[in-house]
Amino acid sequence: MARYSASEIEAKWQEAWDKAGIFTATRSADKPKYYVLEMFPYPSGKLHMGHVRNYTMGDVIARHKLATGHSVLHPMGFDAFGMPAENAAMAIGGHPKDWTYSNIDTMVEQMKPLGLSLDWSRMFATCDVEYYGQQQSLFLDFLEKGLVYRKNAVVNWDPVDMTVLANEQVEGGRGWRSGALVERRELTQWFFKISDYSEELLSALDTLENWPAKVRLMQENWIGKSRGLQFAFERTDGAEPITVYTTRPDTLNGASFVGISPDHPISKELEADNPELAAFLTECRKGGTTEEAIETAPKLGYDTGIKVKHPLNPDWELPVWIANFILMDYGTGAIFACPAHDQRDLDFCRKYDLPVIDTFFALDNDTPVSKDAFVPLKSEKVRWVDHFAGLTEATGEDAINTTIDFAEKAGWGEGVTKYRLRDWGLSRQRYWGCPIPVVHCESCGVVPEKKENLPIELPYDEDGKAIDFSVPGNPLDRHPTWRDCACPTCGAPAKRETDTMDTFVDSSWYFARFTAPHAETPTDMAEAEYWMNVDQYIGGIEHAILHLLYSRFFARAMQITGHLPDKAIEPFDALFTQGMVTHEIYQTPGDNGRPVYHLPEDVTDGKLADGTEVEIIPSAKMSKSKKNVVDPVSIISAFGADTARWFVLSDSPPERDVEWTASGAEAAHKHLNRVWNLCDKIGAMDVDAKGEGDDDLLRETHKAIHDVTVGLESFGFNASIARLYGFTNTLAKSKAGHAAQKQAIMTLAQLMSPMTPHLSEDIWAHQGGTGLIATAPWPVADEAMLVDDTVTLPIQINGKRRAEISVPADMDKAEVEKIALATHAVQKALDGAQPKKIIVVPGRIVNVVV
RNA sequence: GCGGGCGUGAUGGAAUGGUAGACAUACCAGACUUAAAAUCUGGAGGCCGUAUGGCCGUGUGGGUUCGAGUCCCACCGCCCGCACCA
Repeated sequence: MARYSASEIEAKWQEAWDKAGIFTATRSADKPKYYVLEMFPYPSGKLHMGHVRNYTMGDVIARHKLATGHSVLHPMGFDAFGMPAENAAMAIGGHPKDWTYSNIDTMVEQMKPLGLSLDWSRMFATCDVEYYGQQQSLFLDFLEKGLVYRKNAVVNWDPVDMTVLANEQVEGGRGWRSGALVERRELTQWFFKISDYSEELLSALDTLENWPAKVRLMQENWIGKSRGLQFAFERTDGAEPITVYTTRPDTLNGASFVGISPDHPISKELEADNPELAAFLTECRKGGTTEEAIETAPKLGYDTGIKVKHPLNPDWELPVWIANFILMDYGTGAIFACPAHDQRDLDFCRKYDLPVIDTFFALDNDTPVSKDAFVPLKSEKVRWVDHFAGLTEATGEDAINTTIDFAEKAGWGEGVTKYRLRDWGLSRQRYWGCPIPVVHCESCGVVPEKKENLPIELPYDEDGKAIDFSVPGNPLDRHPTWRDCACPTCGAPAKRETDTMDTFVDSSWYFARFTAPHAETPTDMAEAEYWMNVDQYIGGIEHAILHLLYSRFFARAMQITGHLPDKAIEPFDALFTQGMVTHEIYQTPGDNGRPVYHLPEDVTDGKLADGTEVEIIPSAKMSKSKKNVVDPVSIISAFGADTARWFVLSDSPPERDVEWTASGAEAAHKHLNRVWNLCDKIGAMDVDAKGEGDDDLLRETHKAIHDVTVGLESFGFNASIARLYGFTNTLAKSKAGHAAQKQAIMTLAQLMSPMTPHLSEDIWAHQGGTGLIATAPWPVADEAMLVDDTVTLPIQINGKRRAEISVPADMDKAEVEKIALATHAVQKALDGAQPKKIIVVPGRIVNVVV
């Protein structure tokens, strides 16, 4: 056996797997199925370490399931529509489609050497017309069931990307991709009725036991359920009453004014013939929405002159103000302000000199509110000044419920439940996305395209020349002929919708498409029935809300439209969110105070090639601009895929970030080398030679099987790897005979095979294993071998470890007690006295209390 | 502001309430070598001691327990998510 050459054996075994077709997913009547999925990548054109870590984790699970007799589905595809392709076309010319497919080719080339157990026959990209054509078909079905609708709405407009963004895609007032300050515009747009499913999406979170609690909580907060009172204020001028929503109805007696949003219908009505107000509203709408802007934004108000009557006292009149901090999107867009018990209201009232009325005090304090509003926890008991429902002392919670009952009985209000979740706007004014299959006809209006006319394909060029991406805006709008079509209803000449779908639509059902990627319909129910749900989904925490919430909605919508079975209503049985791969950042001072970054390969022992010392910044997410990127391709060519796979799984728990270090990668490689040499050594042993400790090695082998398997089945990959290091050390020191050592190395190869599949295959072959290790049955630990005959028990005196004894594992407590008492340390501590108490935990510990 | 998480050697990190620091990196010593690398062997939480050994030790302070890194309370620090949501 020669030296360990990763490049040689990796290519060899990848070919062998390919030839044997062992990763092709096939339905089987007699095997349990297992569907493992990693969040598919955007084809940026470059594989990064984050991908390697993500796919390796999925691969470890897929390979382990294959070896434990499952029928495994482990597919890969590309989330291929989106802005970067169009941006690239704008920046460097060319066509988004060419750019995207060339990137996909490159990434597949980079992925294949990793030796992932993927069923490549199922691969697709969301920009394949076979895929987005089916998506258009889904859209039409959703439309028919009322799951999609069109409305005029104030939307988030990204002025850089020149497109609309969903609320979920606005982060801190900026576009999630462009980072541009989002503006507000009123446009007619398509929306998914996700808000109809607020309660359903919320309550079903409880069934997702194998999702991280953090993700469930984030979704819960995002859906934002609240209970409160809704009621109307009568206007003194007799016009339409103003409906408000409040979660603190118990503070109604502290009402100071009624506030409405700058986007409230009344604001808009008044704006028409009031230039001063119009200017004020413009100012409000422009207001930046960055965190700093919100924190420091002054409370702005405008007195409309309108007066309303307090529902409990018709003589009590409240002024109606337009206030910049009231959102039209939440509740009714109108509130009553209680400055004594809300800081925001208080700030506003102090500024505009409106009354502040205390409605309750702390039990031990009756100081009127001055600078800070008194906002106790809802569970805290407080004392009411004069509560209309007759309360004197009660918690906020009780007071709220009492008030809602009171209002409902009196007939002036009702308890309602509100959600923060709003409908998902899906229209995007872009070229590189799935065209929305509807037609605008002058006589028939907006008409869905006929299914037989699908797919509505994106035009590749116009009049034989590539579409022009050099000007901003939507190229579909500018295309000379693409919009022209016949009205599906009346046949008259009509125009296509030029908006395309949000790319999050593409990723909301790809997992279902993988079960039948070539079907003539969006899914094949028989295949979906067999393969769904995804048993294990793995991806980044950054998709905790957007992608995962949308997918949950889509699964419901697809179930309603007959594209998924009932059981797939929650499509991901288990979710795992993995951490990032990080690296130190190396920098030297540059001109005008800006640091100059250096690539890891240019730095040795903290110095550049010319001897300049670099400053080392602690580990951070790998990013091109900080130059702290390690390219998987160069790692694979230097050490091999097995080393990269082994290293990204070792050291850190999978859910946490792992720091890439050159020494760590080298250590991983050294270890694989060591295992290879061990295999070599055992192969050269005298077959008949007797050794010592065969039984001990066998025992250790079974313990390793047990521990490593437990780790693999519970996302304890780092623990499994640590255990494998330990077992390798044991084997290396063993003096056992050939048979025992051979069994140990073959088992070691099997236990390592999900992580280092190529090396494992090679060892298996060298030791004369049957068939491929990838499909060899996973070893099973013999329970009897896991228990030692004798155990070492620590002896504690008053909880401090003082001695240890070695006793047979099955010795009864009384015997153990006797031996423990006889130890020198215990005798010394007792000094002739009787112990107060002795605790014997069998197989664990003995504690003597003196 | 609201919600959640985390604080363990020089470093990444292990530890169903039961011997804290597994495993690995970095480090130190030794073997092999002319030498280095590679490889192999060994050491190592801190303090005291030649040593048997002793004391201290999981952010800080308290509590529960025979026994606490782990459970409870308060505080300090860091990280993440949401946020003018009525």
